[in-house]
Amino acid sequence: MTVRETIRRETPNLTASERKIANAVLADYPYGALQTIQELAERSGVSAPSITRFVSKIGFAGYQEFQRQLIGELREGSRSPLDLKATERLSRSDFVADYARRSAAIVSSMASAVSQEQFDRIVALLSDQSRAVFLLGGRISDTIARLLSQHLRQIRPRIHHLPANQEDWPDHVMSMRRQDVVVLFDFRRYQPDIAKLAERVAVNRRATVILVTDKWMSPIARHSDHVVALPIENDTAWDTALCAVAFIEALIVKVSEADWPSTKARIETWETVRLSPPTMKNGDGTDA
Amino acid sequence: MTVRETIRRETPNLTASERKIANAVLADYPYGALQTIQELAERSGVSAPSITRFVSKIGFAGYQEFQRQLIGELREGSRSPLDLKATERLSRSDFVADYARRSAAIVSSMASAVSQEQFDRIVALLSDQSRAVFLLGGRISDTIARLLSQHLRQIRPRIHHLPANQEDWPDHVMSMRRQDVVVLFDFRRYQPDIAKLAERVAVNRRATVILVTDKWMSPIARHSDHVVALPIENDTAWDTALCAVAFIEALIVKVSEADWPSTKARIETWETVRLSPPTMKNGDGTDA
DNA sequence: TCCACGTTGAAAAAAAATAGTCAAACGAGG
DNA sequence: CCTCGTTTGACTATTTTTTTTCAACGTGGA
Repeated sequence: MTVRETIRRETPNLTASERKIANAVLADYPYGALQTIQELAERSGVSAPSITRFVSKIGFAGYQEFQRQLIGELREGSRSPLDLKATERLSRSDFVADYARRSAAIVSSMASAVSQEQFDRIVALLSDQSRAVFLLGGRISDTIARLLSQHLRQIRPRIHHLPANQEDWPDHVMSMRRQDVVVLFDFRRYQPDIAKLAERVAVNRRATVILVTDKWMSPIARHSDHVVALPIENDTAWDTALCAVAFIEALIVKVSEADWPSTKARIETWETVRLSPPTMKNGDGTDA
Repeated sequence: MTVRETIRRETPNLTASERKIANAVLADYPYGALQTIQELAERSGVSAPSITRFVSKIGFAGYQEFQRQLIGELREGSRSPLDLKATERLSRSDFVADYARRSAAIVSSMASAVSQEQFDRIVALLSDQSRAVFLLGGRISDTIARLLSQHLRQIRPRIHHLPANQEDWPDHVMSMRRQDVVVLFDFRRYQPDIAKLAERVAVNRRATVILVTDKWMSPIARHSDHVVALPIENDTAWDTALCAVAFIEALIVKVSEADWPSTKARIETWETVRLSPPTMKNGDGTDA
C-alpha cells in the first residue's frame, strides 16, 4: 500500500483542511511532502498542526515516519514501477481517469491530422513579422483563438484579435494587406458571420487565410489557403477543443523559436511594462 | 554539479572518517543520505559531528541543505523516464508527431493529479443551480476560464465571468453570497490581483473557492476550498494549458449530465434565441 | 436563535536534530 | 620515546522541528 493509495482511500474521511493537504501532497508526489511540516503547511495553505493531524489520521505514527515511507517508496520505485501499475488498476473505474485516457488518445491522433509540412508552412507565415496577423473564432472557439492571440502577442508585434462584435470588423478588414495572415477558428455549428468575413477577406483583401476547423470542414474552407482539420470527437455530448489547444501550443513553441533572442527580449520588456504600473488592462483582451 | 560528483571531487582532501561517510553515502546513493545525521553516523561508523564537518567541508551550509540538494536531484532524475525520451526525439523532422505524443502523455497524467472524489465534489458544486458561479483567470488562463464560462452558460443560469478589469470586480464581489462558487484559474506567474480577489472573497463573502493551478500551487491555495493542481510542464519554454482544458471539458460533461433534460432544453432554447435575431452579441463575453 | 460538536490555528511544550566545544586519541616527525 | 598537530567523539548548547494543548471559530441540528 503506497502513501498515495492510502491518502486516496482515506479521502472521504478528511476534513476540508486535510483535503487541501492531501491535494498538495498528491499534486507533486512524493517530493511535495519531502519538506518540513512548515513548508508543506505553507504550500497547502493550512497550519502546521493540521499536517500532524493529517498524517496521524491516515495512519502514520508521525511526520517522520510518513516521510520515511515516502523515501522508501522512492527507493523501491527506482527499481520497479510497481506503484504505477497499482494506481492504474485502482483508477480503472473512475471517470476522470477514463476521460484523461480518452483525451490523451485524441491528442495523440492530432499528429495524423496535421502534416509536418502544413505545420511548417503555418509556422513560417506566423513567424514572418512583416505580415500582420488577424485572429477570430466562433462563439466557443474564439476563446481558443484568443489563447493563440495572447501568446503570439508575447512573441511578436502586429497581432490583432478581432472583436466579437461584427460591426467592428470592417475597420480591421480594411487595414488588411495582401501579405497579411488571417487565422480563423470555426468548429461545427459553423457561424455564417465568420464565413462571410472569410469570404470578404479572401476575395477583397487577398490576405492568406488559415482555417482551423474539424474534419467536417467549415464552409470557410473554400476561401482558405491552409485548412487544419482537427479531431474534436469525444464520445460525449460535447466536442473537445483539446486538439486545437495542442495545435496552437505547438505553433507557439515553433514560432517563438523562429527568432528566440527576439522573443526573449520581447517577453522581458513585456514583463517590465506589465509589472511597473498598477495594472491598467484592456478590458476585453482585444486590441482597440 | 551533483552531490555525487562533488563528493568524488573532494575525496582526496578527506580524512579517514570522512571517507567512511563518503562511502556510506555513495554506496546507497542518494537514499543512504536521506536519513537523520544520527542514522547516517551509525551506518558509517562515525560520530554525528563528523557528518556535520563532512557536509560543510564539501561545500554545503549544513546537513539540511545537503539533503535538500539530494531530493532536488531525485526529482530532476525522475522526470527522465517519460519526458527525457520525448525531449531527445524532439526532432525537427517530426515535430508535430512528437509534440502530439508528449501532449498526450501530459493529458493522461492528469488522472493522477485529480482524484475522482475531488472531481465529483466540484461537479456537485457546479451542478447546484442554487449557487451562482463566478469565474476568473489570470492573464493567459483567463481564456481557459472563459472556455468554462461559455460552456457552463449553455448548461445553467447564473454564470458570471468576471471582467478582466479589476475596477469592475467590487460590484460582482458584493453580489456573492455564501453559498456561491468562485472558480479561479491561476498558473505560474501567479497574479497578485487575483490572489487579492480570492482573499477578499474567502474572507468577506465566504463563498466556496475552487482553484485550478499547477503543482507549485498559487498562493491562492491558502484561501481555497478546493485546489486542483494540474501538470503544466512541457519541456518547452511554454507551459501547457492542455490539462486545464481537459479538466474543464470533463467537468462540462459531468455537469451537463447532472440534469441532462434541463441542459438539453436550455441548449435548445439558447439556439432558438441565438439564431432568430440577426446576432446581437455581448461584446467581451462577460455579462453586464 | 441557541447549543453542541467538530475543526482549526496560535502558542507553548516537547522532542529532535544540528552545531559547537573541548579533551582524548592518534600518528608523524623529531 | 617524546612532542606537536590533526582528527575524532562525548558532551553540551542552540536551534529547529514536531507535537500537544487549548481557546475560538464555524457548522449543522434542535
